[in-house]
Amino acid sequence: MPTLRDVARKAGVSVSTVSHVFNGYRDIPVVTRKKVWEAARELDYHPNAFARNLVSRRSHLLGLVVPGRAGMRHPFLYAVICGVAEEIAGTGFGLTLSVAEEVDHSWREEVNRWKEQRFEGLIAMGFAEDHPVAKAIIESGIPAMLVDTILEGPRVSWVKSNDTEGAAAAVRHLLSLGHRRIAYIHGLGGQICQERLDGYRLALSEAGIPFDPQLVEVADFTKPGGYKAMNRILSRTIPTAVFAASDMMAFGAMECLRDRGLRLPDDMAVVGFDDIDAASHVTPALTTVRQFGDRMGREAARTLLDFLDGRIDKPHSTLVRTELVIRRSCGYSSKSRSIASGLSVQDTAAAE
Amino acid sequence: MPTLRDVARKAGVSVSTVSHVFNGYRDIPVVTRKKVWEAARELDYHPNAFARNLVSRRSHLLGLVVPGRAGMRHPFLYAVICGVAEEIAGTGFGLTLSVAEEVDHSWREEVNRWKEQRFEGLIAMGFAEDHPVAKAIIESGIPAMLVDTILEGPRVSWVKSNDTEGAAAAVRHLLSLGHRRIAYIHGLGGQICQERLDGYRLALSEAGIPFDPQLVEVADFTKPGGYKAMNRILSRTIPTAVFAASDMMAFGAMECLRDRGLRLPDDMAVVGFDDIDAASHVTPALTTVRQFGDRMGREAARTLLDFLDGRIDKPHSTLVRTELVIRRSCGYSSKSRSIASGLSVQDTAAAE
DNA sequence: AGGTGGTACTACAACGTTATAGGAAGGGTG
DNA sequence: CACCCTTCCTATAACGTTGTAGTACCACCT
Repeated sequence: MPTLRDVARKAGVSVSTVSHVFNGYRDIPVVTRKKVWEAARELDYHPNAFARNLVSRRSHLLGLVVPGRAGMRHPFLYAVICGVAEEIAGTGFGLTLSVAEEVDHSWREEVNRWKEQRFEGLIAMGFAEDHPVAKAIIESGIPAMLVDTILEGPRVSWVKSNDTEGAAAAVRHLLSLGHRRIAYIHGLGGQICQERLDGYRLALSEAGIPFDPQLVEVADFTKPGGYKAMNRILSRTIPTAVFAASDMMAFGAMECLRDRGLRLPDDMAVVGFDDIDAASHVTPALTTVRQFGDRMGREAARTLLDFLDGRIDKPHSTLVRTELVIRRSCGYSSKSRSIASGLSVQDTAAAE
Repeated sequence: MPTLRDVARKAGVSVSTVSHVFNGYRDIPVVTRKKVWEAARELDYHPNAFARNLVSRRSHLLGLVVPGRAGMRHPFLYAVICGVAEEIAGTGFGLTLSVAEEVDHSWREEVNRWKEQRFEGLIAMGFAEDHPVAKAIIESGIPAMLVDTILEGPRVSWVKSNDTEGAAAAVRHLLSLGHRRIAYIHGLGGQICQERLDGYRLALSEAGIPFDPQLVEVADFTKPGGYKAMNRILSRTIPTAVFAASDMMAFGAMECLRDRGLRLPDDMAVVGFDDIDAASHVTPALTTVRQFGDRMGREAARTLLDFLDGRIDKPHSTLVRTELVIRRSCGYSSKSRSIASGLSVQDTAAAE
């Protein structure tokens, strides 16, 4: 690999001059500049990032911390990653993947890497608030943005969906369709779950409907979990609609309902949360609260970069809006359409 | 950030000694070793990777090249990424994400980064054989493994599913259920598509059934594309089963069939390819050819590391086996079960 | 002639490591 | 007592950049 010296020799100038050309010093006349560019091009010169980082004491590296195969929210991650990448493109920062595998403790090794590679910032997603990796991020002192993990520090904040509002919108939609007994399949996890429950209760209380614990069951965000939770609810009481804190759990609930001989959406309306790919492919297509992973990624990256470049003094936390995607799983009514102004009505039909 | 010098001062030894301790030179007595470790721990010392890389002339960095939002095969990518990460864990190599955005040509910037960061190897996925990024990889001279892109060079090879065999297995399954008129929804893309078509034709010819172009339509790997292709086939002829080159297209076909009033699987059997998440959630659950993204990632990473560490002279190309996942979309028959030995029968039921 | 100012460069000391060569004790051998 | 091993440690020169300070040269003004 050619070095600055090789370019200097070829161009007939000193190493300093070449460096100055590449770093945009302006006391270099055009002729010299041309000579240097020419020589660099001919040698296929690429500045050595390590040498550069060493002396400039900056790495221009961001770490993207994602959970290993055990982590939840898989379908979501790639969207966030793309958002981050898009926002970072053109800023000169690089993005290093740090897969924090929880089962074999190999994430400790990753934490060391953050330090050794002198990461300037971290973007992490999919970790619960009490997860050891979340703790390691805070303790590392590296500026960080957390996606869906509500943790703050002097150099750390978060980006998440407006879960409360999203859940409330879903329940309001069911209310607008005339439902009064709305079951809720609660998810077991971080603070986000609590907020979705808050949204459920908020919408009910707005409508003057008392909260009924009989209608609520907790599950583990999986499809079988949703199936079982639905079963437990049905063994106690018969609601007319069910809202699940994730699409996967909603799928489980749908299966359970079908196994019990109920027709969807006629006998029971179902709403999910996330808008994963599969939501638009199931039958009936699932009405759900869409999360914008790409926007969350963009927002996280933008805030982090603003902080690193000194444009803001402290990274701020942000709520990203959600969107209720109305499909067939709770039926249609002209009433719902008029009330749900600003909401998106989307069809899965693919006719010509 | 503390340096080797700080540690040396604290431990009362020279810089060289500290370096030797960390690099496992063996002519250091245990007492000194202890002193150094102690000092490093107290100072929270982390060796500067840039300085180390600079002098050792190695980066220990691998680039993971993925397409931007425009790229296909999204649901697949995270599995491959996890496989790569798992295989790399513990080898001391780092993984840098390189999102090659095609629309704004910002991928050229990424190519520069490969050189500047002195990446030792690349793993790329989701690019067609004639994609500019694929070309850039070959031209870069950096050892690379391509996932699902059939391109070779002295330091480049590929990993892909055994698409021909996978497609053939799917068609053989349909044949074993008694189907004789099997439609095929062909995908438009790289060499992979051709191989799936080959598999379709292979299985037919094994059964002595002539290839009928009337039964084949091409689509663009999307759900609407599958819908339209199915429509075109049905306007010409009525098959008893349809095999699609991707699950997404199979979903489109299913919707089209339903819109035409056909019952699945009774009136028409459907098989897909990929086994994306949604395949097990649709009704009827889709029988499909599973691809093992994680294994492909692992294989790519392992081969690349073997080559970089000199354990092999040339990276070799590999076919990863597929697996026919039998669900409800083509019905059950005792015959099929006995014939499809070694194949997996999987149920989507989530009962307690 | 001497001073001032600008232009177009260059020399050199960092940055934090590693690797090579070498040196100072201490102990055994002839 | 001179010699040679070990054992343990250190000095020093890289690695490829950047940034600061400085120099050489020429032109212009008084």
